[in-house]
Amino acid sequence: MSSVTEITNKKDELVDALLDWYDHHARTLPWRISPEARQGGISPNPYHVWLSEIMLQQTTVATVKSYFEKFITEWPTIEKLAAADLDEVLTTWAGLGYYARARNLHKCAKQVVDELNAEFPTQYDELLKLPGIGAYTAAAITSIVYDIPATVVDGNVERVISRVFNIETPLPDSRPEIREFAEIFTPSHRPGDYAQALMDLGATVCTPKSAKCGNCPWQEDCLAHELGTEADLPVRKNKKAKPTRRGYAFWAEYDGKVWLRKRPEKGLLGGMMEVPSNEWAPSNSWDNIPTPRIPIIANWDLLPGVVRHTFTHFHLELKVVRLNLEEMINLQEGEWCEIEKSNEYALPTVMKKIFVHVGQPLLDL
DNA sequence: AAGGCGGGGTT
DNA sequence: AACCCAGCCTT
Repeated sequence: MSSVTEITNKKDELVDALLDWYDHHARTLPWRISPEARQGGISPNPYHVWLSEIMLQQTTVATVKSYFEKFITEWPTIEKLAAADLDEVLTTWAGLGYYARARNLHKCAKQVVDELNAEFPTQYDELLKLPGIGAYTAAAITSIVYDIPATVVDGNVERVISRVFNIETPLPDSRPEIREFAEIFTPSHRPGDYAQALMDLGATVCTPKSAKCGNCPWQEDCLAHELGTEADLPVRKNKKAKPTRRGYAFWAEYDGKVWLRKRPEKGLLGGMMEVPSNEWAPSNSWDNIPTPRIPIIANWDLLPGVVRHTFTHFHLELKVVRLNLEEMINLQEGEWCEIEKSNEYALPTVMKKIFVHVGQPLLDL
């Protein structure tokens, strides 16, 4: 039988086993250098690691890959990114979500270029001061880029540690305890590879569902595996149900152009373009939603069907009103945008769904 | 301390 | 449908 003390006493052995596993199973990722290259004295590109880490916040590797490639193709260096317009950055980020990340990314790039001679700080505390870089990302850059020991705790690490030590306290209350154990393990030798190894283990072996314990280098020392509780860990506090909001969007098209407007810089989809709509009102049914006030005098049709989209904390249903203009009358704020160039606008996914709903094909970038 | 903040893959 | 993801920021 294992115990917490026995596991922590074996930490050096466990770290070695994980690094050995990583040497044989490390995934090849566009922003990553191989364990061999690193041990040959090569360091990863700080710009690449930073960019990838911002994109990977609450986002899977599979989703991030193509966006990462688009960014480094369009902006090969942090100087180029800093020189870009925010609207261009948001356009290239469109579809990746959590758009404050893109705004902070651009702000951080300008700050590093203008104030730090285009070089990222090597120290955790200095990285933490930069916009969009929190405890996780600062530790990730410190360890992965500079191979300086820093304790990386992300969702993967939370899961692995919760299982190894059979922590039954629900998240997020268990975070301090998880961090304590994670800090005990953080090695001074190969801290960068260790951090990536632990996250890779969580992403590919110690998965949320159907963990592949047979492939795990820590199988024999994992309390959850010994107790058979791995499928139940980590425990999370219950989440609130998502309400539904409903509203009407107005598709005003004339001569191949559609009227779009930019959303406020802060808040939901901040700084992104949108098809104008009325209020998204919380409601259990369309019966409670008043018939929309049409923004301009024009013939209009209510298109059949509903555009559905789910955000972090609510479901959205939009009905689309098509305005049949007889001349190119401006609505209120906004601009006429060429529909065929929809990929040149910062359109979030819900707005792309509206394009599809009205029968407009979307062009890929 | 709690809640806002996207979107997609997996089960 | 629910869950979760290489979290951060604001209030």
